[in-house]
Amino acid sequence: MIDIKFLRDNPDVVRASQKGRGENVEIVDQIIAADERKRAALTEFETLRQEQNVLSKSVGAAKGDEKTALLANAKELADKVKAADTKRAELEEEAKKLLLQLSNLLDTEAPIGGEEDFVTLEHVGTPRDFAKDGFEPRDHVELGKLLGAIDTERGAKVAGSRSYYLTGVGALLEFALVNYAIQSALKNGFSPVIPPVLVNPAAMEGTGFLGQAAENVYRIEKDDVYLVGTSEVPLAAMHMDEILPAEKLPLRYAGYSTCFRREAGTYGKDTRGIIRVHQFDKVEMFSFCKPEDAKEEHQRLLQWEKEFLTAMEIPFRVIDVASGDLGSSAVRKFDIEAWIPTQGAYREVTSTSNCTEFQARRLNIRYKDADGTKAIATLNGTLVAIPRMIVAILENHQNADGTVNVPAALQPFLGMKKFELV
RNA sequence: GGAGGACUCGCAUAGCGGCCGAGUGCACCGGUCUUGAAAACCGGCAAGGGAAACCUUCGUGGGUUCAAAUCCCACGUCCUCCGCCA
Repeated sequence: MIDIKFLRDNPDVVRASQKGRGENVEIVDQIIAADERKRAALTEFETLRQEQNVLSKSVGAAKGDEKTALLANAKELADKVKAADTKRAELEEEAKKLLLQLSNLLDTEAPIGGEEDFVTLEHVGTPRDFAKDGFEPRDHVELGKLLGAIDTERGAKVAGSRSYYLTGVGALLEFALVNYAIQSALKNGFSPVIPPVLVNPAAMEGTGFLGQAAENVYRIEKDDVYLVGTSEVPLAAMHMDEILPAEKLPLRYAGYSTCFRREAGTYGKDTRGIIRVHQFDKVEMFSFCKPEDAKEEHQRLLQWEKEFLTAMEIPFRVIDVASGDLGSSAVRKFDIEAWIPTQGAYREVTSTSNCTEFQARRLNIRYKDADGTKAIATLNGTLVAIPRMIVAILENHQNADGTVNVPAALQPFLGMKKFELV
């Protein structure tokens, strides 16, 4: 949710942002009109309410005939107050509903355009030349089978498409990745968190996942709860309706959780292997900071993501995601894409978004310093999403015989230097 | 799942349907005193809207009433006991 006062004063800026995202521009004027109606109704209600408060007090003090007369008046006024209050509530609801549909204001530095219009910021590492090594790389499905690490066939049998088992060294690799990730996060000042993955509508709504992204969310109708697609949701909602002291900022959490995604509308996309699955585990970084520090914090999150990929010895590039491809909460988003040899392409493995005060306003999270109480800024970034990282590691570090070398950083966590064939 | 009890300003608590947006203690902030600190004393101290008057918020949502923290209903959360269970 953006600041309604900002919208009143700068409607052009908001219109431009909506346009840049390829979203509804007219809604800005609808919101302004609804806001005016709402405020008029509020003033009317408050005036009547004040009268009623005064009158009610005099009723309490009055006696006899005087009291009877006052009561008649009061009764009439009470009806008016009730009507005005109903109208106020309706108009407030309407204005809020419209405001919630509005996406966050674009960062002026974010590239404008659709999915294809990203800007590549840098390349780190060089894709390996398998021809020079004298063999054709196997894809992660094949390697996973050879190593006894990934079983997609039984995954499909038991749970349907886009499901899989991590077995043997595959399971061990997940533990190693998680442990390494948590250890680096601790070093960087994060508090480790294992959050609930089943959350209520307020948490889902507040983080902005029930808008355009709603079709990708699993809902347990019977109990009115949702399965989260990322621990961003429970981490952001953790401080819902709270006021944080300024001296505790930035507040950084590293959340480890399972993530559930329906992957609706991705038929035929990445059907092979574990690039796109319904369930996976992820270590997510989440920061609460002062709005003026958000840009710097965003760079820090990106830096930590880069360090992780570098430690995994995987070539990658960093892209500045274009306006039309940002989530509704983000003002700017950087993706890291790892080189996937068998696809001859860079594929997204992590992503970091600056949501400024957008989520915090929806979740009613503020911070307090000497100047008063203000909305806080929230940012999130993937430290490691397990399946995609497994894909990148297996494919990039494979040998001609199908064995896979373990990156040095993970060796202490795995107790082995190489994944052998089973 | 069943039976009881509770939910008030950071924490703890007071609160006869009107004098309660709400007292007290602790914590916190400012001041006096002190070489400094502690203690003592004085003042401040929930949030939102509004230029202000003022309005809203006593778990949430409804209802009764001229008037609700206070009465009624539903839901939520927590606690105790019973049952079941990883």
